[in-house]
Amino acid sequence: MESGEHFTAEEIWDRARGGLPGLELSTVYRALETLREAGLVAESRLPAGPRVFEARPSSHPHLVCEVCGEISHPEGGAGRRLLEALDGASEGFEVRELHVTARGVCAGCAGREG
Amino acid sequence: MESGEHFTAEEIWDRARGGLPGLELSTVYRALETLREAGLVAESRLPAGPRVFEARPSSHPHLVCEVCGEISHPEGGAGRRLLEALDGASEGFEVRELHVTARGVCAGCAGREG
DNA sequence: TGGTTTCTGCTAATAATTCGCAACTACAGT
DNA sequence: ACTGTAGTTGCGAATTATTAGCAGAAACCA
Repeated sequence: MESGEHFTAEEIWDRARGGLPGLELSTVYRALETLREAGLVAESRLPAGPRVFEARPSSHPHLVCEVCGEISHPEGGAGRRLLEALDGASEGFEVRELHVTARGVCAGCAGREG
Repeated sequence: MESGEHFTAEEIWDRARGGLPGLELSTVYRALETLREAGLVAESRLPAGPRVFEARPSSHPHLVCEVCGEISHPEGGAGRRLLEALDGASEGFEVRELHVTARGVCAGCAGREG
């Protein structure tokens, strides 16, 4: 998970069973929950499909390409700027966790499709 | 739904059955899907629980209070500013739909809890 | 080494959503 | 009005994603 990629619980399960045959999916869910509580993994609910997990500590935006399904992260301090933009608008609301997901078309697919 | 409130499919079902006894939940889901395609309702996946639907045309941020569960919208052009903040950071990615959900504590609950 | 806690596999349950199909309705053309 | 076609609904069942319960195994600790 340190690659920065996103995985569903089932994908993690598939990979992990390579080295741990007999590993159960529920165990993966339990481990992910523990890691999440410890702040070692972040989870996101994308517009559709199962949750995805990644080894990043803080909430940050996700860009989901409608064409290829690739999930990417905007560069730089986008997360921080979004948080600021939201903070300014939501007076009184104390934001603890920010989930930002944009659906659209990534640069690669836009070029390929025209 | 024109109140601007958020409803789960089941809540809509409960209400609608008042006037339409025998209405099925699957019919509600089907209707919501049709309305969503037509751009008449927007749906959001909150950090937990079922999807919520509302009679708003465009994607806009949601603030979910961890204490009382209330869902609110930040005022003014927060949605637009968020989109701008994101656009600046995600070069090449064409954003078509933006989902923003913040978990935190609303002004009311913050005051009550201290 | 014995006792306690934690973790895991396994199975089953739950929650949310979708699917398949047959009956029903709306409706357009004749 | 009559008939064929398309769209909609009720109903039940299937799927998908996730969680819970429990008993045995493993890890830890005095």
